[in-house]
Amino acid sequence: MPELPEVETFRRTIERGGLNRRITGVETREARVLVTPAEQMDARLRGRLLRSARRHGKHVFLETDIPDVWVYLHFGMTGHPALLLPGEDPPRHTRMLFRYSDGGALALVDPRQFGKAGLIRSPEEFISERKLGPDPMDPGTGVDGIRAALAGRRGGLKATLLDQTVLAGVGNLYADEILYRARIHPLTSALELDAHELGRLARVVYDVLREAVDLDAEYDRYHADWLIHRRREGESCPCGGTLHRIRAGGRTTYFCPACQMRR
DNA sequence: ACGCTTCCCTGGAGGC
DNA sequence: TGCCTCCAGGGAAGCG
Repeated sequence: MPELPEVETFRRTIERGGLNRRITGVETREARVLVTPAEQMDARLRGRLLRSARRHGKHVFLETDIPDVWVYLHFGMTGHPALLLPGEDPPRHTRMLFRYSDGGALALVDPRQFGKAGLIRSPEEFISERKLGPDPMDPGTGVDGIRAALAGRRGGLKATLLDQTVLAGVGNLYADEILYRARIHPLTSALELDAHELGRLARVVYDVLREAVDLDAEYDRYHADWLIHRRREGESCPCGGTLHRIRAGGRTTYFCPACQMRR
């Protein structure tokens, strides 16, 4: 699932191979993913360059060489970018292609079509309009910023962590991972934590995402004690307990009732 | 402010 | 092997 760490690897992929190449056209294969009409997308970007790739939460923003014109990408549940060599066939489920003058392309592949792409004026405006919370990996956020974002929230922490207007970037798997490592029950609210516990949770949010980003979001490389390797009902926790599955924040949630006791 | 449900969509898993 | 149903989940929308 593309959550913050996965989307960061997508950003890097685009940064490494998709920038500063002449775009000869934007080809839309599934208009559903587009927020900006296909003709407008193509007309605006034809002949232009992508200059830089930024990320906020689960969104990637591509700066163009036109002032106040950025591309935004959201990968939904199953999307990812792919850089194609000249002559290479687009993968199955390619929804959109940025064609380059050398014959290569940047493809948006998205089987379930929950992804989105469009033109915006600026990342700042987009973030503000969507009311997205701070990005936990933004140097300007830090552990203190994460703690401040979570403070005072009344809902269960699972739902709070998933709420992109609180923090941008945490999805279902990492929310469970964070609460598991912090040893907090998913239905506990931030209000039930004392200042020390809240600070500790904020630190865990930072650490889990940091480690995942540093390991290029490759699950195989995550430490064996991560919950992500054991997301199955009845699977045992290293503590000897049995993992439970519930629904929290509208999503399937795994946790260890022994490690993460409800208070 | 918050929780809950429904919807969008396809592929994979499981039952028979 | 094939058919069917269910489920996964990010996010938006609607409702209470």
